[in-house]
Amino acid sequence: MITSETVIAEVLRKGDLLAAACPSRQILQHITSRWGILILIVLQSKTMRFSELRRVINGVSERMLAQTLQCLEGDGLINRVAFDVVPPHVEYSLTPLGLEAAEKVQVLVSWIESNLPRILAHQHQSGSAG
Amino acid sequence: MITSETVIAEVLRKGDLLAAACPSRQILQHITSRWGILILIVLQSKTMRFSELRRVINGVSERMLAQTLQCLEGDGLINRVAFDVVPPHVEYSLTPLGLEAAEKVQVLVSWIESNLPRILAHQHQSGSAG
DNA sequence: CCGCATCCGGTGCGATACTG
DNA sequence: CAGTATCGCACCGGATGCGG
Repeated sequence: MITSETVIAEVLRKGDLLAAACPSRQILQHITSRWGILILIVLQSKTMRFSELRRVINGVSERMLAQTLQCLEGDGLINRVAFDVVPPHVEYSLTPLGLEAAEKVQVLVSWIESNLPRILAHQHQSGSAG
Repeated sequence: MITSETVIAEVLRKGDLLAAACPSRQILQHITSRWGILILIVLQSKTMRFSELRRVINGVSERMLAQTLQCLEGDGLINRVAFDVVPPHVEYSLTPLGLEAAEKVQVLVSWIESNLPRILAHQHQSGSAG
């Protein structure tokens, strides 16, 4: 039989995500960071250059783009290839690992986009729970 | 004739996530916020009180917990029920909408936990092969 | 001209004290 | 026990410089 405590124990066993110092939490924050999500999403379609990423991801600053890319590269999710030419040419793409992560993120994003009307409707209801 | 509306429509078709001002981006940031994810995860198992959430989600401050809960409540993902008793008793639970979101988040989290060894391996690899 | 590191100013986060 | 106001600090974003 499955009880609530069983479920909680299950969650805890599966990975102590709830422990502040656990590595999963760190990786999770990288992937789900404000720009990390968008980077993973857009890189699913194709390899992109730095400025191209800046263009498609509206609102990202150069600083944060570079920083987030480095972060994801450090986690092995993104591949960075720099060509020694003028002007500088750097291409970013997803590693197989990154592609898997991007797919999971895409599921969440697609759900949000599909259910956006429902969410916005709830926002207007302002607490008429029944 | 190409108008700005045409361009915007183009972006919307691909998924308006890339537009900085789109509502999806806002909701996405709420759900994938540092503590929002963990709140959704733990509330999957059962209804919890404020202090209980603080206890299970290691590292969250009172301020951010309250703030994130209000944010998710505003999006219709979380249900807040306050009992008018002393001492105060407030219960938080997922709405049906929130449960769906939590399931999508859980997919990503589970993937990260399952593939943590692979990710950590990549982290060590990087840098050596410049 | 492209990629990105750096300095500077504003804003959100974290810890504490306090209210009911 | 649940939640808010306050202060200090890290972090984010913009402009600039560098190097080819």
